[in-house]
Amino acid sequence: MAARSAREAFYKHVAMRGLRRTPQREAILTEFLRWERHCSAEELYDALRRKGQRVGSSTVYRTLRLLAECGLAREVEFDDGITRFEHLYQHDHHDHLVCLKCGSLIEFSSPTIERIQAQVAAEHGFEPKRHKMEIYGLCHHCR
Amino acid sequence: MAARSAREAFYKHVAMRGLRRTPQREAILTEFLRWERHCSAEELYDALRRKGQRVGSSTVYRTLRLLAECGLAREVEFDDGITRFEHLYQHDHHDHLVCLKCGSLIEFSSPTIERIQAQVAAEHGFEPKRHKMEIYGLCHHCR
DNA sequence: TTGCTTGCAAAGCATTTGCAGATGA
DNA sequence: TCATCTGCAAATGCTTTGCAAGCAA
Repeated sequence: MAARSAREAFYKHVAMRGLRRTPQREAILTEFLRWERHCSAEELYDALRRKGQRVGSSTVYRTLRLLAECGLAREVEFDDGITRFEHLYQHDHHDHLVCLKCGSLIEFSSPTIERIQAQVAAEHGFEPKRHKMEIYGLCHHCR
Repeated sequence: MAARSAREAFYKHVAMRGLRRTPQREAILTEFLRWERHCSAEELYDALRRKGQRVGSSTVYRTLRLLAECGLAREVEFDDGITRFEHLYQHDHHDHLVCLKCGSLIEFSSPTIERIQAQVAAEHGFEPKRHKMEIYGLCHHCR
């Protein structure tokens, strides 16, 4: 399944850059892949500690950045000042609905948004690389 | 012009909440209204100090928050961890193109985006309040 | 051996807050 | 008068960095 090839892609990147395979990176990668959706460095760190893994929080931050650099993870920032990461390996681009009350996240994707991106960018002589869209409101539980 | 009524709206709000009119708030409001587009608390603070105004940075932060509360300003956050504010008084909602190289910002608005917001939200039983869209890429100068 | 890694503690940064003195209404 | 304001310094909270010891290759 995907977890295996994501792991391979990571170590390929690691090897190519002359970096090393370590138990900490292994543990963090495993935990990250197990995670359902978005997670912050702190959440990952706490989860690892709870499982008895001995990793430092700096290593979690560093490894998450490494994952983003090799294209396995994407940084997402909502309006709360916390950087979260989500899987990117074989995942399609998507945007988010953010509940203002309970903080829950729903992913969505819309081809129309991609079209708008191209169109708006063209109108302004802009070369689009990526976009980000968030809709803030109330989820169906909180309404 | 708009500056006068924005000022009136601000002091109306200030009076209604039992707050006071002070030289610092006056100076910060004036500088903010003079600002072309987005500005951070630090930029505003520096500009005021350069002009010889004696205001503390906490007051700038506090006043900017006040402006946002009374609907004159809107907080915007891009991916650099700095909170910026932009005029909201008699300005239409818009989204942003952000240049990854020089950091320049272009505003745009698209009725299609508003339509997507409504549609996507409806599909997920979500009640939309506001949205945020940013397209990151290269501006025509930096391409 | 060699230089990448790690964990800790300290540093960084933007922002917020506590507080005593100042001040607008 | 008196509650709101202000500026300062200290505190926050997330994240990064310096460094000496540890470890993969």
